[in-house]
Amino acid sequence: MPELPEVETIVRGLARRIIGDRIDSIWTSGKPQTFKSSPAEIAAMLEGARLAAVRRMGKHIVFDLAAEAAPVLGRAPQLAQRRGARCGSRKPPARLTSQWIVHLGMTGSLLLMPPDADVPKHTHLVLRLASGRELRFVDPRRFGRTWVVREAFTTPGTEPLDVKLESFAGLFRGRKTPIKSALLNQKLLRGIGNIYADESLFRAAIRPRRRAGTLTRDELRRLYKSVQKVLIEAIAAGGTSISDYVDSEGESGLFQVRLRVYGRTGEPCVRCGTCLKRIVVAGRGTHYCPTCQK
DNA sequence: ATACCGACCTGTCAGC
DNA sequence: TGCTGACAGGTCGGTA
Repeated sequence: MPELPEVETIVRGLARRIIGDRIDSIWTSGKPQTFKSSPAEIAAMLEGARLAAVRRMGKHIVFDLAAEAAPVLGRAPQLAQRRGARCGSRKPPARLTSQWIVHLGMTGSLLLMPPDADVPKHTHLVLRLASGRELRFVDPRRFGRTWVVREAFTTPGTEPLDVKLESFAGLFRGRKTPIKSALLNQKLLRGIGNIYADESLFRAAIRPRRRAGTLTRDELRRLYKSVQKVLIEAIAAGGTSISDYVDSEGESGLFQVRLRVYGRTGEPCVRCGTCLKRIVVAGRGTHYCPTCQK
């Protein structure tokens, strides 16, 4: 379901609600495709671990797991203990990094619920927390994935909200692929998906099929500004709410982002009134204004 | 190396 | 009412 702004919204919601909580036990569905680590491995890493931090990396959700501390519910990780350990010995105690990774795919959601709440169809992973709540990973279409790692997780690609204009422009130099495909390529920029690719190209007045390497300096600058503006606005609005989007409490996004081209095939362009078109680029439905976008 | 395309899944909706 | 086909926010692996 989610692109960068939706994942960011979910992560912020989770950070407020579950950091410091401990995982008492877990349950996994029998669907092997969903799990990139074996359910046994996931259970071994998660059960008894404390959720120390959660952050977004592209469209991935990354949870830091802390194995050693006794949980203090609803509080931040205990800094005093760590400080003590650092002073006590020159070398900090060797501690394996362990992280729990979730990618929501097209239709995945993470729901924090009371344990007596109905367990929806297509629930694949349930974490029973010491606070008495459950964190559930639900994903009807099963394009989502979850797994655990022992080293610091990382992905290729640059965060579109951190990248500088020069690096941004460099990503597209010499590429013959359509600019829309390049925007969707997570090895270049991580986090942009179909909706925000279309919206960014509309605001930058660039046709989705333009070869990436043919964009002028000015077009690259416009695209850079548009991408960041679109993402920032969407995050401020709490993500775009389409059919099955829900945040970590199961609420629909309250503030629907006003989309200007995505899903508006046949409607008049907000800028010039021309009938918006739908084509297929990189196998994805692509929406644009044939007059405004060159 | 790069780029396209089908495959992976289930659900929903339009049209007949 | 019920069937069929198109389409859906993503990624991967095979092929050209």
